[in-house]
Amino acid sequence: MLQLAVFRDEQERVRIGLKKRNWTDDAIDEAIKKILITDETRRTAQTELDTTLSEINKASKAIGELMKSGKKTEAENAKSEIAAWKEKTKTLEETRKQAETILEDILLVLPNLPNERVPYGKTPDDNEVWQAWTQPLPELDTDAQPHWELSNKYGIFDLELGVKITGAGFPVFRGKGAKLVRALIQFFLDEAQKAGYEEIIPPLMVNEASARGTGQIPDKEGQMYYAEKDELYLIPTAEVPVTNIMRDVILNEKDFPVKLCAYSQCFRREAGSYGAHVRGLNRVHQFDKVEIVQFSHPEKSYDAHTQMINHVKKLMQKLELPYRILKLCGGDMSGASAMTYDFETWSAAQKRWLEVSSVSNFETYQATRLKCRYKDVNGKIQLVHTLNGSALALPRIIAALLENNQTPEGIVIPKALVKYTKFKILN
RNA sequence: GGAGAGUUGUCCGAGUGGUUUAAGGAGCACGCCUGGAAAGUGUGUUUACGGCAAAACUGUAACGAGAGUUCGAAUCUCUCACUCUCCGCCA
Repeated sequence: MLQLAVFRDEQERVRIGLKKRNWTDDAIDEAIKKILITDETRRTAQTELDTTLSEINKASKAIGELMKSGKKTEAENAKSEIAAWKEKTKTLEETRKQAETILEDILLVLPNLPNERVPYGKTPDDNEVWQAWTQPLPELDTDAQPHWELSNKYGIFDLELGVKITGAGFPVFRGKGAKLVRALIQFFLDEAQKAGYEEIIPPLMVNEASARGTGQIPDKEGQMYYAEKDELYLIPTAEVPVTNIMRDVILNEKDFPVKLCAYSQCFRREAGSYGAHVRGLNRVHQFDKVEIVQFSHPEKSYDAHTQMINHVKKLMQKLELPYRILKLCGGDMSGASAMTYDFETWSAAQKRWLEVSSVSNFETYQATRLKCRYKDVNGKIQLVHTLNGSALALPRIIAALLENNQTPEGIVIPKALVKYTKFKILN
């Protein structure tokens, strides 16, 4: 959520930002105008309400004293005078509430303002390839198989079994496949720990306040599984519970940087996606992911962002997977983000890039809704910057590992991972 | 799931309708005192939203959350959440 003050003091920045989100000038003008007018209404009502309440408070105190000294008639008279004021507070409160609701409705749907370095663009095609690995992409024989066929061959995961137990998109990993999953999780967590992240094991279900805190509600409510009876959401990413650790928290400057990581299973309804692009592990409803999260001093947040990108890059290199890093354009970034880099890995048999990580700086957008702030050296309360990234999401990493490393003898496990799998070849 | 008791500031804790402007204590911060420290002593010690160009200052709100009664609510009523104790169930 953007802060109101931005619309009062930094309209030029709002204009540029929303333009990057492909808003028309008219739409931008309308939004700004509506916000400013509504805010004015709200403030006027607030001021008047406060004055009226102040009068009532004074009068009530006077009545108290009259009652005490036994002047009952005078007290009764004073009471009747208050009635008019009370009517007034009701109207004013209504006005204020209405204005607040309108403001919140507008602010909740307004996307974050992209950072100045974010390129203009409308679709994924407009994303900039920012960095790519320098070696040639692996070339496979013509009889190379996609990962779902390799899986059948070696018994790595079973989607049909998942259908029987649960439904489509719930893979069942078995044997060495299950070990591979566990090895990757352990590897990612160890690397995160080396990079100074504190490990969290969060709840996999969250309440509405938490879902709202990170912006899943109202933007992506349809993406989450919901347990109606208990009013709890299954998390689509560990970002949700972990970021909410700092909801309604005021940090001190010396607490920075706060670096947390968490492994969790993630649940996504992925409503409306079908077709060849979702075969195998390309898109599933339940998957494993290690997430890294940082709460940063505003002046340091882009350093932290770089640090997180380098961390993910290192993971890709250790796994010996081809990757490229995209700087997302304004039109393709998620609404909450101010700047996002996506990591994609090359899936050699499918011959396409698969997204495996998304590293974002949300600046103050999440912090505003979360009310996550810090006290600066002057004792002033300021909003923190929040960042997060996948480090990493497993399914597509597994897809790429299987496809790229297939040999007649089996799937070759990258050196860095053997320590965890305890086997060098999966066959 | 059933029954009972609770939830007050950074912490402990008083407070059952009207100087509560939330007592008192502890902690913390800054002074004073001291050769230095302890003890003593003084002051300060939440946040949100308004007013003011801004600060100083000032208004309003918040005693688990929300609604209600009342001229006036930490205090009374209702709903919900959470904590503790006992019973039941249980990896």
